[in-house]
Amino acid sequence: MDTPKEKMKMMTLDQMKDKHIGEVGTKERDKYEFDLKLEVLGEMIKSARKERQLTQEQLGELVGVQKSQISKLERNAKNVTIETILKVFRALKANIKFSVELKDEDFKVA
Amino acid sequence: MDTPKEKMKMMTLDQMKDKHIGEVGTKERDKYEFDLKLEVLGEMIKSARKERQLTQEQLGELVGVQKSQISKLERNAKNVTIETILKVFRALKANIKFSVELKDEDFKVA
DNA sequence: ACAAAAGTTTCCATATATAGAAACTTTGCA
DNA sequence: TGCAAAGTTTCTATATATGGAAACTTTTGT
Repeated sequence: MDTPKEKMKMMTLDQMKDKHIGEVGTKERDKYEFDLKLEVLGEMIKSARKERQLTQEQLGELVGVQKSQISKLERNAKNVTIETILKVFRALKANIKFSVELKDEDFKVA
Repeated sequence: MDTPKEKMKMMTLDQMKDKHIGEVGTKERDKYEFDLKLEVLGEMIKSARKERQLTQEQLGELVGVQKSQISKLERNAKNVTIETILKVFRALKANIKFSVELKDEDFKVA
């Protein structure tokens, strides 16, 4: 059904290790940047989890919660707290950055 | 990779603080990027508020909360939710972005 | 088609974030 | 100095995020 070479995202753990170990010097591999909105945060978690080849249950184990929590987070069921975000991405061994840019427009106080 | 103009600043907190000491009139497009941590978020709010030349009370009015809430947020009294972050930065007319970078390292599933 | 794995939803309890009000402390400045 | 403005803390109530457990639905492989 699927040819191994075509499905990079389905490679084995060993293949993944090889890939990553071989690129130790490389600074970044997969980087996503997006406007911070409630709706997209869950997508990011899911995306990163997939990249790590984990099921929700496995990620849950790493984070220390049930798979249902992961599902809820990925589906934006709640208004997540920073702590939760940090916990999840830490488990995924991800660096997360936040950038703030003050819009260059005249800003008046009422 | 040359950057034609420095549009993105990667600042430490100290640099950020220095920036605001003695330098009042400088607004216009300012962008800060930082590792997302609980401790730093409050500083960012404060920094952006100062940049906008607002008191906590004024920012509170814009956000729709009391000045004490702003103080709490700036002092990291709580584990903030995304919604709160969004509300505050929206009031400050700031664009906020979030980036996720999977660390390029051996990632093993137990 | 079927079974297993993966993901989702619901129900529920608990912890805690949000928030206002008011008292309190610190800062800046004349 | 002292006063006013700015910022902080405390007390309190309420809303809601976190999380587990289990039932449920969807996806996947054979």
